[in-house]
Amino acid sequence: MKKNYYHTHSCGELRLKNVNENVVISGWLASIRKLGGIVFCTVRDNYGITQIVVHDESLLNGICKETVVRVEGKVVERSSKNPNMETGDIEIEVSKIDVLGKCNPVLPFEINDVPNTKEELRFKYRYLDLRNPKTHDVLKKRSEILNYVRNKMHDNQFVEVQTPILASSSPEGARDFIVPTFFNKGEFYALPQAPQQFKQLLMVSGYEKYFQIAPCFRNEAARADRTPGEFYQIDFEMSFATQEDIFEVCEDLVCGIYENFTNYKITKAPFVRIPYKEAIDKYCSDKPDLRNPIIIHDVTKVFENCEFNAFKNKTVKAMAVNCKDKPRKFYDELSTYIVSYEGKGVAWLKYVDGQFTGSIAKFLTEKEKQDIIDLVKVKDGDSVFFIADDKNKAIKLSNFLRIKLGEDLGLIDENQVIFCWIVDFPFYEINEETGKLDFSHNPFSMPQGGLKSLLTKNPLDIVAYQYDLVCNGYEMLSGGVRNHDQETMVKAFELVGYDKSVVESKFSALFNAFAYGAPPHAGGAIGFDRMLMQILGYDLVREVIAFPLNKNGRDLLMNTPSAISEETLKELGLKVIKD
RNA sequence: GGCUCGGUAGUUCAGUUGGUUAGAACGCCAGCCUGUCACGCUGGAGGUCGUGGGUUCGAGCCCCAUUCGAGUCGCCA
Repeated sequence: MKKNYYHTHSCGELRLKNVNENVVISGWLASIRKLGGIVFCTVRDNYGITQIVVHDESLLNGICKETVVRVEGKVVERSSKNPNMETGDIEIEVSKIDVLGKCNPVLPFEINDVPNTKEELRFKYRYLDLRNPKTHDVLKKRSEILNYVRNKMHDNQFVEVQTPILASSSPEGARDFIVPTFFNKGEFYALPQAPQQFKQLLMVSGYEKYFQIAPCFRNEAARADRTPGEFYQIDFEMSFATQEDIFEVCEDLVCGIYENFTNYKITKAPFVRIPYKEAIDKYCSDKPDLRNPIIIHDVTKVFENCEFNAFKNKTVKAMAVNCKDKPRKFYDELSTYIVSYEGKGVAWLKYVDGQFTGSIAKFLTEKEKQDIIDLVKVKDGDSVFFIADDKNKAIKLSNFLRIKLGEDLGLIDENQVIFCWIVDFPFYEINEETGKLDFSHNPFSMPQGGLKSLLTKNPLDIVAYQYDLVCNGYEMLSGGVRNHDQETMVKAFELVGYDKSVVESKFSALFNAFAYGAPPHAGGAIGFDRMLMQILGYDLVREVIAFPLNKNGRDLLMNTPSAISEETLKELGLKVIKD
């Protein structure tokens, strides 16, 4: 702490060794306790909290909590120490108090250690909310972790490059944020959804290893784990690198972060690799929470010729889990839950002492029962849950049911973090709306087998060098080995019905660059806000952002977004149409 | 855009079947209190029950509309 008029020490550093020193501290009055003839206050700053003792109550005239004060006094040993306070052995005997910043005595909410106020109000007064020691520390921790990431990346020879914010509209993915200007009327910038093309161009420029703590913008709706509008990614790309090289770098970075900044039990590198298809088969999800031990099994075949209408001609998924202590109500509530996602409900069986009972037991033949035991690996005492629907819906609902069972039965170890790589994503899929072939994930990624696969294989059998890092059910990172070959790119787009001219115009920069010597390259991006949310143990990503937007994309503090004047609109050549 | 939940004092909430003057805790204000640290004690102020309609002798409570917030589905390659 640099000494100046405002302080000789911070509010977090005075100890017994400072007794008898004359000191000055400045900060916010966190509490005032008047005992009559003696007053105890605490003063809080960025670094901690220190008690001051005032014998002349008049020094505090007109001063209320959260006033910013400058305090002069002498450090003394306390007669009654507070072991819960880092500075609890001492206090400052005050000789002078100056008000540096007045405060309204009635606050919108109390500044407690843990916020106890509805989010709406906290974010409207975010500057007060961030005084709460717990919220305050979040941004400090965010800064420390960013610093760790930067150092780690620099240690590994990554070059940090800042790519444009005012960029061009991306033809793929989410909706763009559009930015008009007065000097090019009728034309618009788009805020980047990711620095994808720029970083690939940097590979063509020979930077070999690039990274950026990159702001990304997506004009899409919010969720608890997804901010609307903007978020940050640890974006990186490497030339002359294979998928395994990327995994190694990421595992090192991610393990380092979790080991240094959390107390979670984490999985050690190398993380398990799960092919996409296997993930869908076993977990009905491409982002499975592996802390949840439940495995899903496909039992469609068992019921191919069954008499039970609900299962007839349906995809049927089943999972077994021990919940024999649960009452009938538990099963009914699961069904209600699935119905709330437009499912038909949950069928279930109990298997006790070699006998099936439950909602559908009477419909099953002995062979069907035995097949279920074998396929679903049913153990005595288990209950078996069934989802029957068309294929995609059965998968979706089974995923929900697996998650719900895991939570309700307490199968999730909250102190554990399990990472896995989901690999071999399909390159193409059939678009449900159009019925036509479409890219399933990322048109920039390299199909495994390259051009030869595109020429010879059934497109739906082609998998891409495309991967996600998944952690406790969250997608933490997404990336791929990129397609850096013009001919392969043209062919890849041709299969979904775009001819060469479309590729040339849609991705002209990248496409042209690949004509001038592009190295093979691969990379990815870690969702930084989401990772931080998990590291700090929050369920809401807004908690780890300094000034978050609410779910409707509004900033209640700054009153953003807001209308602009007719004059400005005219200058930009815009007309607002209200519906 | 759909569905679910919510909006009552500065804050967090309670409010029975529709029935007198809408309550509690914390905070605020005043007084008392010399070792508190969630200080304690006594007293006080503080409310357009989100907004607008409706039903009713009577609405915080019932009905309709609307608005704001949260969760979720769609969406987010």
